[in-house]
Amino acid sequence: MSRPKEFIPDEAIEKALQVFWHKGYEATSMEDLLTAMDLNRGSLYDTFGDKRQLFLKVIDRYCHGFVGEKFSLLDQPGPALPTLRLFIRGMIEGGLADPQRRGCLIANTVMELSPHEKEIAGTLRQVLKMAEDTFFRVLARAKQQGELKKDKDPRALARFLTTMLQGTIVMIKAGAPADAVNQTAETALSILD
Amino acid sequence: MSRPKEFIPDEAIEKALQVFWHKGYEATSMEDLLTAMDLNRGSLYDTFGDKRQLFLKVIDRYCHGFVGEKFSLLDQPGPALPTLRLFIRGMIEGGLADPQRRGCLIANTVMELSPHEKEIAGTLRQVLKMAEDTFFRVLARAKQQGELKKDKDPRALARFLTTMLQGTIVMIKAGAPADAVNQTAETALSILD
DNA sequence: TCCATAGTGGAACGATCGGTCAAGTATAAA
DNA sequence: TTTATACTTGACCGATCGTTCCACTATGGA
Repeated sequence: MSRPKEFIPDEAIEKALQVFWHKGYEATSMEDLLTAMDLNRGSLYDTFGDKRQLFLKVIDRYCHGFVGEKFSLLDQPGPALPTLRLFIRGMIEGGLADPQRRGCLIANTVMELSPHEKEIAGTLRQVLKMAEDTFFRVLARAKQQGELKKDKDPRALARFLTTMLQGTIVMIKAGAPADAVNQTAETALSILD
Repeated sequence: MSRPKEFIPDEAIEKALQVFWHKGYEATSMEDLLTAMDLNRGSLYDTFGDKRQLFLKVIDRYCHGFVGEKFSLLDQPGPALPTLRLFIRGMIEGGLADPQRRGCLIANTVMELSPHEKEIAGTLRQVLKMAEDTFFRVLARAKQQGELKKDKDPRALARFLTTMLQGTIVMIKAGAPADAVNQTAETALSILD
């Protein structure tokens, strides 16, 4: 072994995540990252590779940490539909509570990079599919448990909720009033009745 | 008078629109614009100002031309709800038909610039409000004409449709399969029944 | 025909971009 | 204590960014 790092890679990634989340990929400069992560160029390039590789690590962290953690709540046994409603409301409440209205890093990145970055686009598509599939499981369970009417289509509803969530993020970033966003969420959720 | 322009400003703006729509604001360089618009630096700066001013003109053109034109169809007399359904399906069909999946310039710009460009953000918020208000008018008319059930709330539904459209744009840019997007649109429209 | 006007074309600006590199330094193992 | 290893630091790279500026050219009116 040799001289140990003076920073904790995980914490540095987290700092980078905050910057990318706030400013987007292109608008974030290496200078921004160096400042926020509080390390020097050499350390950054040696440890994380170039800007693009760092961003991939950030995306990975965001998906597995931030998002995956919350979505895993949906797969727990118990009443399905109330949990789903709480989840949706919680996500939106969280988005509205952010004073910077940064929205969701996944949606932000889809909009900024998907047309030109096929690899990243593929990753993001998988994440959105994962979200849809999680919604599908909880809806199928709700149907099985008699919480959801028999004529409802879990797959269609799962897709609907995924799309709805993305739309809400756009509206939040556009600066829509909180009460309008909440009303829209309730309107969307009414489709589960 | 003096020497006339060798280009048509309106056509040049249209070319710039295509580039910004495809690549976004930051990722579009003046070089890209000069090439696409087929004019030289001097002419561009003299006629349209700097990059930001040009972008504002592009946004304006997109809103009044592209979007305003289509939304104006909703205010015509006659059956309201079928027209609204056709409109929504048409918008989504159009988005799916674009091989580049560029989505909507307004949504793209909201996601890229809203947090940092307050002036542009304000403009875009107005445009989204205009969309919501147009949906509201057609829904209120539908209710008045007995096409929409009495217990439906036109304002809530208008907001819902606006949000839904934005979400669909995200999914289209994310590369979602056409049939999934269409199914989601039908699920969303079923809320009008 | 001549001139004022304005468009054209391209060189050049400073700033910033992402990325590289080598010299210096601190650490753990031998 | 020595040595191999790898982190730190900051100067520096070429490329590209948006923008300015000026010599040149073409046009319509006097």
